[in-house]
Amino acid sequence: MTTPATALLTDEIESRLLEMKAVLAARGAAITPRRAKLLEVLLASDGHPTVAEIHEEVRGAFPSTSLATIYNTIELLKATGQVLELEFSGAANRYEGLRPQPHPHLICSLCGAIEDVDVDGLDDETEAVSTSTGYKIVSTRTDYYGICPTCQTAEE
Amino acid sequence: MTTPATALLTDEIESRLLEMKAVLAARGAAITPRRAKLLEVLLASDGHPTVAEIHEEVRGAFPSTSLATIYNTIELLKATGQVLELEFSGAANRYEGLRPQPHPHLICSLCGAIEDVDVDGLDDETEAVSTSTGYKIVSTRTDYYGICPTCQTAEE
DNA sequence: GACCGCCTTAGAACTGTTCTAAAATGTTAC
DNA sequence: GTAACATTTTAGAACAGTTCTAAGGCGGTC
Repeated sequence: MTTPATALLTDEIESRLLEMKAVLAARGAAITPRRAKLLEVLLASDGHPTVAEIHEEVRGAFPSTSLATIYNTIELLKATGQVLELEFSGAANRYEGLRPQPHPHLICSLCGAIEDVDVDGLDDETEAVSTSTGYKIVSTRTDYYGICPTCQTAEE
Repeated sequence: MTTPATALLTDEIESRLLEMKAVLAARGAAITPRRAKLLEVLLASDGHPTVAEIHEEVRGAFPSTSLATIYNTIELLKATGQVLELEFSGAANRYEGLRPQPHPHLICSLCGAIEDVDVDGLDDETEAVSTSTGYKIVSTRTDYYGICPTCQTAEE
């Protein structure tokens, strides 16, 4: 649940990066330099970056990159299940490449931090909802909104 | 879990309506005719209406009502915890007045239906997340996306 | 080296929401 | 009843994030 050491993270990112490229290639999509950079930015970003943030970073390497390219590539990733999209109505959506399967998030209402959180028994719950309602459940979204420890101490 | 009979629903709506008006009055807000109508529309709507849908209905009674009035009044309701806002990034937000406390929803990806669903143990889960992460949790959001029974049969 | 398809760009268009200034309405004190 | 004031409402402009469009660029294939 705590953040892994950097070395571990790097390994995880590395293998995930290869996996993502493989999936894209398998679908016949080119791994252009911009796209490769985008994948790296998406995975290396410590949090859950927005399109604008990704755009900014990719422009560091390829200054002429347009916003549309970021949106297009994200679309491609979504279509292949390679990215988890966290939609927000009042603010920009956020994206997560390391763990593209739906999972709960903790969101600090004060500083805006977004963290992954593991919750036991979610799959069982989803199963129960499915059988009791007859819905064929395809995806879930769970957010916990609150105040993170840092902001709590800062508040005093 | 099934829909209550109309008579019951009407009673529930009636008492909730009084409660909402009381809360608004207690805060010093006027219960103008438009606002009263909006509350009725919000509560009587079988589903989870959008601002545009509420606007349309309120205009039935007060044709000159502007969109801003709906947004303003919803804002007032939010500020007093009288309405649950379901935010959607690609589409209009939806509102629920009968049960303003956060609770899970089932959303059909095909027909767009949104239903309340009861799930056991959510409070315990929230509590567990709070103690394990140190967050002071203020609100939650849980959506199950899938295909409703009607759309499943229609698909065949 | 010509052709073809994918990739990318720049900017316009779109949607839902928020903001702004002014007009309307309601409330209170006298 | 009326003057003064606060609240509510209106119409439309402004705004942010996302999607669309048309045109140009690039890379592979024969």
